[in-house]
Amino acid sequence: MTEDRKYHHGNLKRDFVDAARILLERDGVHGLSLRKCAERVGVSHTAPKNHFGNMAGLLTAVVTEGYAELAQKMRSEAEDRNQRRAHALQAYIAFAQENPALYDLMFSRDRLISDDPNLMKQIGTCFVILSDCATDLGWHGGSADAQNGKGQIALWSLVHGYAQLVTAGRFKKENMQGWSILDILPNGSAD
Amino acid sequence: MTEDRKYHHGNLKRDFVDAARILLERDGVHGLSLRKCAERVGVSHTAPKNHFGNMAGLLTAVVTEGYAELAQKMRSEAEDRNQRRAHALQAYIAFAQENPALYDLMFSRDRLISDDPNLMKQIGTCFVILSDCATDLGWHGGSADAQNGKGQIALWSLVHGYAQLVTAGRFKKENMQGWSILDILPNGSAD
DNA sequence: ATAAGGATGTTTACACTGGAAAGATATATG
DNA sequence: CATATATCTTTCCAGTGTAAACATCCTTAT
Repeated sequence: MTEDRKYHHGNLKRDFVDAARILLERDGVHGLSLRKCAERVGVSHTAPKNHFGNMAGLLTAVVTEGYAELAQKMRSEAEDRNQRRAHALQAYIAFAQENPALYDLMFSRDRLISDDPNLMKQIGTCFVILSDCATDLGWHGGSADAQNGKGQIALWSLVHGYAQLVTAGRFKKENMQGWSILDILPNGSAD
Repeated sequence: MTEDRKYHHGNLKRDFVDAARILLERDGVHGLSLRKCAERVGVSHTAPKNHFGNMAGLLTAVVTEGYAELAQKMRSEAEDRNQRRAHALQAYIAFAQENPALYDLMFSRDRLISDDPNLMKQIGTCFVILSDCATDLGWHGGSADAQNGKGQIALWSLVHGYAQLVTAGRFKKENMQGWSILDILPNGSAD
């Protein structure tokens, strides 16, 4: 133990999540490591075990905060735009573009603890917001299913697919100028 | 070198891709390793270097074959269904459900050589097929853009998002009975 | 036919990884 | 103040991808 840092860090859990998130965007999911995070926080590489259990626990914590942040941004954007909830979709895409590696990790199947209660809760929150958007857009999927109907499923599919394909660079940039996701919604209800 | 196996394997490239694909679905992208593949093929763990360069090269080869197979399945499904090209979408979803780990890898951003010419060619093939579907469905995105228009972008986004969310188990199974992706397309043109 | 050279695999070595186990230190609780 | 618990370190291990040097086979030109 060099320097004069204290034996007990005090804020390790918080700082570790922050470090992981920064390194995640810098090096990608595959380039991220516990040891790099630990070095950045200034702590031994086994310290996170007490707080997260293992790597999957850390990534789950990072992703859970990601969903919470996504929900918050969707909500505040919708409020700013005079209660037109569909504008939350623009915030959704912006979040994915600003945090591409994190966004990918949020939909990973083999790196997270997918049944973690906090994670499931935050995912559910996002789904509710998107369902509200579907309602505003009149997406009932033919038969007006109340919850988890075809309209909600179709909308989340479209938004998620667009987010991932755009951040992956699958569409030519010259074709993406001057319009947002609201302009490609099949029923054409933009502004 | 035990056994009577020959020094030169003869089919290493082919067998390595097959082994990688099997282990990919068994252990996930994160659980896959060159050494496991090599052991399964019966060869030293550095042998693939001659054929693929590195891990990213192997994964790129696997994924490239994945896109080729996806295109082939979409085409033959559309032909079987009396030239209704939109049925290719069902084949697309089926492919993702049968190869969930591979499908995820096909859209990974930090594990592939994303500018590999063969890979880009196969991706382009799939995009063309999907564009044909968009045409059949009348998805022109408002203004009838010729290529890479909003209709094509919207359709691939919806199909990809649906494929990934379904294979990730994000929708409740009891809400997914008795219908296919053709039934959630916003303009409702199924059969 | 045969020698030369390229293609294909192996051996060895190394830096890096996540995790387990045991010990050290600080904080909380009686 | 004493004891227990939470937090962090040290040490160790199996597993990973990759580079370099070497071994073996195949092809091809003479």
